[in-house]
Amino acid sequence: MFDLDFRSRKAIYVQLVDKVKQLIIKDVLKDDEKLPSVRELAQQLTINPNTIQKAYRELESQGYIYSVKGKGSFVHPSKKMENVEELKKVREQLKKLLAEAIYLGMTAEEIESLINEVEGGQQDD
Amino acid sequence: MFDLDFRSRKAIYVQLVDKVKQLIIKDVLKDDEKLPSVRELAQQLTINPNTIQKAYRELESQGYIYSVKGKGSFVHPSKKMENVEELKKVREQLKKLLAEAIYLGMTAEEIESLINEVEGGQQDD
DNA sequence: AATACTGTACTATATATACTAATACAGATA
DNA sequence: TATCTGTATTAGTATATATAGTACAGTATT
Repeated sequence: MFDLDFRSRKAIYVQLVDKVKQLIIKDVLKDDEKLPSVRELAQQLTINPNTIQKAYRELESQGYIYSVKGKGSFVHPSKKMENVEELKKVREQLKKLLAEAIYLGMTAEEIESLINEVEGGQQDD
Repeated sequence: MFDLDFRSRKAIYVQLVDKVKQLIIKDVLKDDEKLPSVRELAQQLTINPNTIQKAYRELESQGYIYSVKGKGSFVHPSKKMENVEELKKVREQLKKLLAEAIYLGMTAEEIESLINEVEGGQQDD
């Protein structure tokens, strides 16, 4: 379910955070759906449980999942505009990235078609 | 000219790469303008010349500057659509970030107004 | 030619971060 | 009780980052 690249210079827990976020955003993981347990996923991916926990902690702090001791970790139902802090960060990142894209030659039209593509949801990488 | 945050968990050379890119994108640094020399900038920022060199090497590999032994490092004149590899990366990043922004509640209209804002250039952070 | 700038390369070292490992505790569930 | 969950702590190792020192090559000025 979550395929990682161990040769990547990107930290494993960061890759995992990104993957889960993508799956939630694309609605592959539905609201309140249970994620694999820390130990189960660690065994599946043959990595340390602590690394999974670190990823889950990060996802929780960003508001994408919630965890309940003894029960598990679940997808946080998306209430739009709720996670103001995260939205602020993303807007700043977006501004920089848009400037870079335009500098490199992307047109506003191209970007808008990207938006449309993404708005539909369920597209893959 | 390049103010850094030493308390940040972001690597110094990464911060420097971002800063220079932003200045080039915003046309604060003009085509073929000479950047401070490795040693000069190192002294200014009170960091090691090797760290500056690492940032410059990265900027060169991304096509933002070019360096000439014995002369210095200069802003690479932007030929749009030339740096295909970099553009590809940016497009992928943009796609992910757009999906995230929309998930968090940004509307297409908001994003388009961001594009307009950025297209004008010379805006600051 | 001499000097003083440039970029670039290399080795060594210190520190921070990322990851692994093992263990323990607390809550939920059957 | 037994077994599943998340969570916390401590320790050791590997990698990334930054510093330090030195050296070499090309350019420009005198």
